[in-house]
Amino acid sequence: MNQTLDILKKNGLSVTEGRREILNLFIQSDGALAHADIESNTKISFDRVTVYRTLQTFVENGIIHQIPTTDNTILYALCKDKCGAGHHHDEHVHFICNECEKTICLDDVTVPSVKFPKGFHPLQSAMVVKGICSDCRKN
Amino acid sequence: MNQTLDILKKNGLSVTEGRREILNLFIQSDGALAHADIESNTKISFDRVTVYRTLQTFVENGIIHQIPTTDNTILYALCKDKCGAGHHHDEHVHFICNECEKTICLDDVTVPSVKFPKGFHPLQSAMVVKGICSDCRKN
DNA sequence: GTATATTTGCAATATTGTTGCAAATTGTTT
DNA sequence: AAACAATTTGCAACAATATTGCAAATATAC
Ligand SMILES: [Mn+2]
Ligand SMILES: [Mn+2]
Ligand SMILES: [Zn+2]
Ligand SMILES: [Zn+2]
Repeated sequence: MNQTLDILKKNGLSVTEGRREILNLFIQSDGALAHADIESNTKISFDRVTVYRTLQTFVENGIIHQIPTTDNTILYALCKDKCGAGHHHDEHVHFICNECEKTICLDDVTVPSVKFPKGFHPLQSAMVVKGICSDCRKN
Repeated sequence: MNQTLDILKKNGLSVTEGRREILNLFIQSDGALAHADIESNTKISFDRVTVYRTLQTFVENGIIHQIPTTDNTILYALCKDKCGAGHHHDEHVHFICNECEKTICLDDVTVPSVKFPKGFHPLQSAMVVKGICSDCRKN
């Protein structure tokens, strides 16, 4: 059984062509994807609405997580196993390369905890770092 | 001379009614503002285009900075003095309250530095934390 | 294979963002 | 303070992005 099918079934989602293709895109991609990337990179072309709904379903089920950006865009990337419906635990650092424009999940770099002023009760942290990625550094 | 005028002049921007009102909104507001907040909270109503252009000008001049979000929105908040045209230094933590929905600049909480894998060259960091703010904790 | 539940695409609508250009406003010069 | 030059604004037209209801298509359960 392949990974895509595996993930969908594990989450009790019915297996449709759209979900298979879109999830595949994420598995194959080395960086995060925006809605637009998905619309333009699927072989079969799905309705824009289907893409929205599929992304939403995937987020709700802990299959992908969102990465905040500063350009009226949301980026999405695969979660690791520990996430599930209503339970995201993607507290790793995200790196946006100014050169190749890719956004990479640094799964092994944990968002450090910080000390908050009295009364603040943190629940989820996100960290996004811009710079030059290791690939672009070499070239 | 009031603060609003002061900031505009310091940056060599001509003083117009729109810029004055919008900058005032930021100075008076206790949280970050989205484009929509600005459009609906100015007494005089400015054209949507003017708001876009004003925000852009303010960002370019280091008067306000952007805060990334995960909902196809950009939040804006006042910079401290050290920022200028092409030079942002807003590496503080941003706190989004799940209760009151406000986004607050924790100007005194610096984004901690993290150790990156070999080859990654970080330039700018942003950190956004969701949780319960101190005001909402009390009530 | 049929029944039931879920998902999809379409269409209509709403919201958000961009561009060119003429009119209005601002800062500068006399 | 009037005239000038430079900048900013609003409008209009357009483009891109997002949301909703609903009927047809598809997927799973039986
Ligand atoms: Mn990630
Ligand atoms: Mn801030
Ligand atoms: Zn790169
Ligand atoms: Zn709050």
